[in-house]
Amino acid sequence: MKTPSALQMTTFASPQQQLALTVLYTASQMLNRHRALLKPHGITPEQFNILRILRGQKGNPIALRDISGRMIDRNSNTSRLIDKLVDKHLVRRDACPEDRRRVDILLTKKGAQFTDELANIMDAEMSLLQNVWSHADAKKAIDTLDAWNETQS
Amino acid sequence: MKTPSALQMTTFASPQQQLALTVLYTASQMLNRHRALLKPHGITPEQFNILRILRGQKGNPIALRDISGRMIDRNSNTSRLIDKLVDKHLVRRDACPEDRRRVDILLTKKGAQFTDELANIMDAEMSLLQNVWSHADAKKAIDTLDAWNETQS
DNA sequence: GTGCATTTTTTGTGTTCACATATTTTTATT
DNA sequence: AATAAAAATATGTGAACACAAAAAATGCAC
Repeated sequence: MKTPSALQMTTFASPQQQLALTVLYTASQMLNRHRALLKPHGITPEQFNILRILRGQKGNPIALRDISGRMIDRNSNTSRLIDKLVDKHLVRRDACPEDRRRVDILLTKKGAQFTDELANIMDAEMSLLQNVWSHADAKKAIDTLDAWNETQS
Repeated sequence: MKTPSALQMTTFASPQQQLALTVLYTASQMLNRHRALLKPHGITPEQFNILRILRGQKGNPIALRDISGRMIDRNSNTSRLIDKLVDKHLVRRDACPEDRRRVDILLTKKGAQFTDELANIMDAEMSLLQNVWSHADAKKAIDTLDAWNETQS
Protein backbone atom coordinates (compact mmCIF):
# COMPACT_ATOMS: atom_id res chain seq x y z
CA MET A 1 0.00 0.00 0.00
CA LYS A 2 1.72 3.12 -1.21
CA THR A 3 1.45 6.42 0.57
CA PRO A 4 2.30 9.85 -0.79
CA SER A 5 5.94 10.12 0.09
CA ALA A 6 5.54 13.57 1.53
CA LEU A 7 2.90 12.60 4.06
CA GLN A 8 5.28 10.50 6.05
CA MET A 9 2.68 8.43 7.72
CA THR A 10 3.50 4.92 8.67
CA THR A 11 0.06 3.57 9.41
CA PHE A 12 -3.46 4.33 8.31
CA ALA A 13 -6.64 3.22 9.95
CA SER A 14 -8.00 2.04 6.60
CA PRO A 15 -7.38 2.46 2.88
CA GLN A 16 -10.50 4.60 2.82
CA GLN A 17 -8.96 7.02 5.26
CA GLN A 18 -5.71 6.93 3.36
CA LEU A 19 -7.54 7.79 0.16
CA ALA A 20 -9.20 10.77 1.80
CA LEU A 21 -5.82 12.14 2.86
CA THR A 22 -4.33 11.36 -0.53
CA VAL A 23 -7.10 13.30 -2.26
CA LEU A 24 -6.52 16.31 -0.01
CA TYR A 25 -2.78 16.12 -0.53
CA THR A 26 -2.97 15.64 -4.29
CA ALA A 27 -5.36 18.54 -4.71
CA SER A 28 -3.06 20.78 -2.72
CA GLN A 29 -0.10 19.82 -4.92
CA MET A 30 -2.08 20.30 -8.11
CA LEU A 31 -3.23 23.71 -7.03
CA ASN A 32 0.36 24.71 -6.23
CA ARG A 33 1.40 23.57 -9.68
CA HIS A 34 -1.35 25.53 -11.36
CA ARG A 35 -0.52 28.58 -9.30
CA ALA A 36 3.10 28.42 -10.39
CA LEU A 37 2.15 28.03 -14.05
CA LEU A 38 -0.25 30.97 -14.00
CA LYS A 39 1.80 33.27 -11.83
CA PRO A 40 4.07 34.61 -14.62
CA HIS A 41 0.88 35.79 -16.30
CA GLY A 42 -0.31 37.66 -13.27
CA ILE A 43 -3.34 35.52 -12.54
CA THR A 44 -4.38 33.02 -9.89
CA PRO A 45 -6.03 29.61 -10.39
CA GLU A 46 -9.17 30.95 -8.75
CA GLN A 47 -9.38 33.83 -11.21
CA PHE A 48 -8.55 31.58 -14.13
CA ASN A 49 -11.32 29.23 -13.09
CA ILE A 50 -13.75 32.08 -13.63
CA LEU A 51 -12.24 33.05 -16.97
CA ARG A 52 -12.55 29.46 -18.15
CA ILE A 53 -16.20 29.31 -17.18
CA LEU A 54 -16.86 32.56 -19.07
CA ARG A 55 -14.96 31.19 -22.06
CA GLY A 56 -17.30 28.21 -22.11
CA GLN A 57 -20.15 30.65 -22.53
CA LYS A 58 -18.85 31.63 -25.96
CA GLY A 59 -19.81 35.26 -25.64
CA ASN A 60 -23.13 34.77 -23.91
CA PRO A 61 -23.52 36.61 -20.62
CA ILE A 62 -23.81 34.64 -17.41
CA ALA A 63 -25.05 35.71 -14.00
CA LEU A 64 -22.57 35.86 -11.16
CA ARG A 65 -24.73 33.35 -9.33
CA ASP A 66 -24.26 30.78 -12.06
CA ILE A 67 -20.52 31.29 -12.08
CA SER A 68 -20.41 30.53 -8.37
CA GLY A 69 -22.32 27.33 -8.95
CA ARG A 70 -19.78 26.06 -11.41
CA MET A 71 -16.65 26.93 -9.55
CA ILE A 72 -14.42 24.30 -8.02
CA ASP A 73 -14.43 26.21 -4.77
CA ARG A 74 -18.07 27.08 -4.50
CA ASN A 75 -17.73 29.28 -1.47
CA SER A 76 -15.29 31.46 -3.27
CA ASN A 77 -16.05 35.08 -2.97
CA THR A 78 -17.00 35.43 -6.57
CA SER A 79 -17.93 39.08 -6.29
CA ARG A 80 -14.47 40.07 -5.20
CA LEU A 81 -12.70 37.80 -7.65
CA ILE A 82 -14.70 39.45 -10.41
CA ASP A 83 -13.56 42.80 -9.01
CA LYS A 84 -9.96 41.82 -9.68
CA LEU A 85 -10.74 40.70 -13.21
CA VAL A 86 -12.60 43.93 -13.89
CA ASP A 87 -9.60 45.90 -12.61
CA LYS A 88 -7.49 44.06 -15.17
CA HIS A 89 -10.03 44.80 -17.90
CA LEU A 90 -10.49 41.11 -18.61
CA VAL A 91 -14.16 41.06 -17.70
CA ARG A 92 -17.13 43.38 -17.77
CA ARG A 93 -20.11 43.69 -15.46
CA ASP A 94 -23.39 44.49 -17.14
CA ALA A 95 -26.73 45.14 -15.57
CA CYS A 96 -29.10 42.31 -16.36
CA PRO A 97 -32.14 43.78 -18.09
CA GLU A 98 -34.73 41.17 -17.03
CA ASP A 99 -33.71 40.99 -13.39
CA ARG A 100 -32.03 43.98 -11.92
CA ARG A 101 -30.79 42.02 -8.94
CA ARG A 102 -28.53 40.04 -11.20
CA VAL A 103 -25.29 41.11 -12.75
CA ASP A 104 -24.25 39.62 -16.06
CA ILE A 105 -20.58 38.92 -16.52
CA LEU A 106 -18.88 38.99 -19.90
CA LEU A 107 -15.36 38.45 -21.16
CA THR A 108 -13.90 41.54 -22.77
CA LYS A 109 -12.07 41.21 -26.05
CA LYS A 110 -8.80 41.43 -24.18
CA GLY A 111 -10.08 38.89 -21.67
CA ALA A 112 -11.08 36.42 -24.35
CA GLN A 113 -7.66 36.61 -25.96
CA PHE A 114 -5.88 36.35 -22.63
CA THR A 115 -7.97 33.35 -21.62
CA ASP A 116 -7.20 31.58 -24.89
CA GLU A 117 -3.49 31.99 -24.29
CA LEU A 118 -3.70 30.67 -20.76
CA ALA A 119 -5.97 27.82 -21.81
CA ASN A 120 -3.25 26.63 -24.14
CA ILE A 121 -0.76 26.59 -21.32
CA MET A 122 -3.10 24.75 -19.01
CA ASP A 123 -4.17 22.30 -21.68
CA ALA A 124 -0.54 21.44 -22.28
CA GLU A 125 -0.14 20.78 -18.57
CA MET A 126 -3.29 18.69 -18.50
CA SER A 127 -2.20 16.63 -21.44
CA LEU A 128 0.84 15.54 -19.44
CA LEU A 129 -1.61 13.65 -17.26
CA GLN A 130 -2.08 11.19 -20.09
CA ASN A 131 1.47 10.01 -19.55
CA VAL A 132 0.72 9.29 -15.92
CA TRP A 133 -2.83 7.98 -15.88
CA SER A 134 -4.34 5.45 -18.22
CA HIS A 135 -7.74 6.15 -19.69
CA ALA A 136 -9.26 3.29 -17.72
CA ASP A 137 -7.58 4.18 -14.42
CA ALA A 138 -8.74 7.76 -14.69
CA LYS A 139 -12.33 6.68 -15.30
CA LYS A 140 -12.21 4.28 -12.40
CA ALA A 141 -10.84 6.90 -10.02
CA ILE A 142 -13.47 9.41 -11.12
CA ASP A 143 -16.20 6.92 -10.34
CA THR A 144 -14.71 6.23 -6.93
CA LEU A 145 -14.44 9.88 -5.96
CA ASP A 146 -17.85 10.71 -7.34
CA ALA A 147 -19.36 7.98 -5.21
CA TRP A 148 -18.42 10.10 -2.23
CA ASN A 149 -19.35 13.39 -3.85
CA GLU A 150 -22.85 12.09 -4.34
CA THR A 151 -23.26 11.41 -0.65
CA GLN A 152 -22.79 15.12 0.02
CA SER A 153 -25.41 17.80 -0.22
CA MET B 1 -18.57 9.13 -18.01
CA LYS B 2 -19.84 10.62 -14.79
CA THR B 3 -19.04 14.11 -13.71
CA PRO B 4 -19.44 15.68 -10.29
CA SER B 5 -22.93 17.01 -10.53
CA ALA B 6 -21.98 20.38 -9.13
CA LEU B 7 -19.39 21.09 -11.76
CA GLN B 8 -21.91 21.36 -14.52
CA MET B 9 -19.52 20.65 -17.30
CA THR B 10 -20.81 18.98 -20.35
CA THR B 11 -17.59 18.00 -22.04
CA PHE B 12 -14.07 17.17 -20.96
CA ALA B 13 -11.02 17.00 -23.13
CA SER B 14 -10.09 13.66 -21.60
CA PRO B 15 -10.87 11.47 -18.61
CA GLN B 16 -7.46 12.47 -17.28
CA GLN B 17 -8.45 16.11 -17.26
CA GLN B 18 -11.79 15.23 -15.75
CA LEU B 19 -10.05 13.34 -12.97
CA ALA B 20 -7.86 16.33 -12.20
CA LEU B 21 -10.92 18.53 -11.79
CA THR B 22 -12.71 15.87 -9.80
CA VAL B 23 -9.79 15.63 -7.39
CA LEU B 24 -9.76 19.39 -6.88
CA TYR B 25 -13.50 19.48 -6.40
CA THR B 26 -13.63 16.52 -4.05
CA ALA B 27 -10.84 17.88 -1.87
CA SER B 28 -12.63 21.20 -1.61
CA GLN B 29 -15.83 19.49 -0.51
CA MET B 30 -14.02 17.28 1.99
CA LEU B 31 -12.27 20.24 3.52
CA ASN B 32 -15.58 22.08 3.88
CA ARG B 33 -17.03 19.05 5.62
CA HIS B 34 -14.10 18.82 8.03
CA ARG B 35 -14.29 22.54 8.71
CA ALA B 36 -17.96 22.24 9.64
CA LEU B 37 -17.30 19.28 11.93
CA LEU B 38 -14.47 20.98 13.77
CA LYS B 39 -15.98 24.44 13.97
CA PRO B 40 -18.16 23.81 17.05
CA HIS B 41 -14.94 22.93 18.87
CA GLY B 42 -13.26 26.18 17.91
CA ILE B 43 -10.60 24.72 15.69
CA THR B 44 -9.83 24.62 11.97
CA PRO B 45 -8.78 21.60 9.89
CA GLU B 46 -5.38 23.17 9.41
CA GLN B 47 -4.85 23.49 13.15
CA PHE B 48 -6.20 20.01 13.76
CA ASN B 49 -3.80 18.66 11.17
CA ILE B 50 -0.95 19.89 13.37
CA LEU B 51 -2.48 18.49 16.53
CA ARG B 52 -2.84 15.12 14.87
CA ILE B 53 0.79 15.12 13.81
CA LEU B 54 1.86 15.97 17.35
CA ARG B 55 -0.37 13.23 18.69
CA GLY B 56 1.43 10.74 16.50
CA GLN B 57 4.64 11.71 18.26
CA LYS B 58 3.33 10.23 21.51
CA GLY B 59 4.91 12.85 23.71
CA ASN B 60 8.18 13.19 21.87
CA PRO B 61 9.05 16.70 20.77
CA ILE B 62 9.15 17.50 17.08
CA ALA B 63 10.74 20.44 15.30
CA LEU B 64 8.46 22.91 13.55
CA ARG B 65 10.30 22.11 10.36
CA ASP B 66 9.27 18.47 10.54
CA ILE B 67 5.67 19.38 11.19
CA SER B 68 5.64 21.45 8.01
CA GLY B 69 7.01 18.52 6.07
CA ARG B 70 4.15 16.29 7.14
CA MET B 71 1.32 18.70 6.63
CA ILE B 72 -1.21 18.28 3.85
CA ASP B 73 -0.64 21.85 2.81
CA ARG B 74 3.08 22.09 3.03
CA ASN B 75 3.22 25.80 2.36
CA SER B 76 1.03 26.47 5.33
CA ASN B 77 2.38 29.10 7.60
CA THR B 78 3.17 26.69 10.35
CA SER B 79 4.67 29.28 12.64
CA ARG B 80 1.50 31.29 12.79
CA LEU B 81 -0.75 28.26 13.09
CA ILE B 82 1.32 27.17 16.09
CA ASP B 83 0.82 30.66 17.50
CA LYS B 84 -2.91 30.07 17.55
CA LEU B 85 -2.51 26.72 19.26
CA VAL B 86 -0.19 28.22 21.87
CA ASP B 87 -2.74 30.94 22.56
CA LYS B 88 -5.27 28.19 23.27
CA HIS B 89 -2.78 26.41 25.56
CA LEU B 90 -2.99 23.27 23.46
CA VAL B 91 0.66 23.29 22.48
CA ARG B 92 3.99 24.40 23.93
CA ARG B 93 7.10 25.77 22.26
CA ASP B 94 10.39 24.63 23.77
CA ALA B 95 13.88 25.64 22.86
CA CYS B 96 15.70 22.75 21.25
CA PRO B 97 18.86 22.07 23.25
CA GLU B 98 21.00 20.62 20.45
CA ASP B 99 20.19 23.24 17.85
CA ARG B 100 19.06 26.61 19.01
CA ARG B 101 17.68 27.51 15.60
CA ARG B 102 15.04 24.89 16.01
CA VAL B 103 11.92 25.05 18.11
CA ASP B 104 10.48 21.88 19.55
CA ILE B 105 6.72 21.63 19.67
CA LEU B 106 4.87 19.59 22.26
CA LEU B 107 1.24 18.88 23.07
CA THR B 108 0.21 20.14 26.48
CA LYS B 109 -1.83 17.87 28.74
CA LYS B 110 -4.91 19.85 27.78
CA GLY B 111 -3.92 19.64 24.12
CA ALA B 112 -3.49 15.87 24.25
CA GLN B 113 -6.91 15.42 25.79
CA PHE B 114 -8.53 17.84 23.33
CA THR B 115 -6.90 16.11 20.39
CA ASP B 116 -8.14 12.71 21.54
CA GLU B 117 -11.70 13.99 21.67
CA LEU B 118 -11.51 15.50 18.20
CA ALA B 119 -9.79 12.43 16.80
CA ASN B 120 -12.80 10.39 17.84
CA ILE B 121 -15.10 12.72 15.96
CA MET B 122 -12.95 12.68 12.86
CA ASP B 123 -12.46 8.93 13.00
CA ALA B 124 -16.21 8.49 13.06
CA GLU B 125 -16.49 10.68 9.99
CA MET B 126 -13.70 8.78 8.27
CA SER B 127 -15.28 5.45 9.01
CA LEU B 128 -18.32 6.53 7.01
CA LEU B 129 -16.08 6.32 3.99
CA GLN B 130 -16.16 2.58 4.28
CA ASN B 131 -19.81 2.63 3.30
CA VAL B 132 -18.95 4.51 0.15
CA TRP B 133 -15.65 3.10 -1.01
CA SER B 134 -14.70 -0.55 -1.16
CA HIS B 135 -11.34 -1.59 0.16
CA ALA B 136 -10.16 -2.46 -3.33
CA ASP B 137 -11.46 0.70 -4.99
CA ALA B 138 -9.79 2.86 -2.37
CA LYS B 139 -6.47 1.14 -2.91
CA LYS B 140 -6.76 1.48 -6.65
CA ALA B 141 -7.57 5.17 -6.47
CA ILE B 142 -4.66 5.78 -4.09
CA ASP B 143 -2.29 4.14 -6.55
CA THR B 144 -3.65 6.24 -9.39
CA LEU B 145 -3.32 9.53 -7.54
CA ASP B 146 0.11 8.64 -6.19
CA ALA B 147 1.31 7.96 -9.70
CA TRP B 148 0.89 11.65 -10.31
CA ASN B 149 2.22 12.72 -6.93
CA GLU B 150 5.44 10.92 -7.69
CA THR B 151 5.99 12.93 -10.85
CA GLN B 152 6.10 16.07 -8.72
CA SER B 153 9.10 17.38 -6.80
C1' DG C 1 39.12 32.33 14.81
C1' DT C 2 36.87 35.08 10.63
C1' DG C 3 34.02 35.10 6.84
C1' DC C 4 30.30 33.08 4.34
C1' DA C 5 26.82 30.04 2.78
C1' DT C 6 23.08 27.25 4.75
C1' DT C 7 19.38 26.03 7.81
C1' DT C 8 15.44 27.14 10.72
C1' DT C 9 12.11 30.12 12.24
C1' DT C 10 9.81 34.43 12.25
C1' DT C 11 7.66 38.44 10.25
C1' DG C 12 5.67 41.64 6.60
C1' DT C 13 2.33 42.28 2.93
C1' DG C 14 -1.17 41.14 -0.11
C1' DT C 15 -4.68 37.56 -1.75
C1' DT C 16 -8.19 34.28 -1.13
C1' DC C 17 -11.47 31.89 1.63
C1' DA C 18 -15.26 31.32 5.41
C1' DC C 19 -18.94 33.11 7.48
C1' DA C 20 -22.25 36.47 8.72
C1' DT C 21 -24.74 40.35 7.58
C1' DA C 22 -26.56 44.15 4.77
C1' DT C 23 -28.67 46.02 0.50
C1' DT C 24 -31.40 45.94 -3.41
C1' DT C 25 -34.75 43.88 -6.25
C1' DT C 26 -38.06 40.38 -7.24
C1' DT C 27 -41.74 37.22 -5.99
C1' DA C 28 -45.44 35.61 -3.08
C1' DT C 29 -49.19 36.28 0.31
C1' DT C 30 -53.10 38.43 2.09
C1' DA D 1 -51.77 47.51 -2.89
C1' DA D 2 -49.17 46.56 1.23
C1' DT D 3 -46.37 43.66 3.46
C1' DA D 4 -43.62 39.68 3.97
C1' DA D 5 -40.47 36.35 2.12
C1' DA D 6 -36.96 35.06 -0.98
C1' DA D 7 -33.16 35.80 -4.23
C1' DA D 8 -28.84 37.97 -5.99
C1' DT D 9 -25.13 40.59 -5.00
C1' DA D 10 -22.00 43.13 -2.10
C1' DT D 11 -19.40 44.01 2.13
C1' DG D 12 -17.20 43.47 6.87
C1' DT D 13 -14.22 40.64 9.53
C1' DG D 14 -11.13 37.14 10.69
C1' DA D 15 -8.40 32.89 9.23
C1' DA D 16 -5.20 30.77 6.18
C1' DC D 17 -2.15 30.93 2.31
C1' DA D 18 1.74 32.83 -1.09
C1' DC D 19 5.75 34.95 -1.46
C1' DA D 20 9.59 37.58 0.02
C1' DA D 21 12.77 38.87 3.23
C1' DA D 22 14.68 39.27 7.85
C1' DA D 23 16.90 37.27 11.97
C1' DA D 24 19.39 33.86 14.46
C1' DA D 25 22.28 29.82 14.71
C1' DT D 26 25.12 26.34 12.65
C1' DG D 27 28.81 24.41 9.77
C1' DC D 28 32.57 24.82 6.80
C1' DA D 29 36.51 26.84 4.15
C1' DC D 30 40.33 29.31 4.91
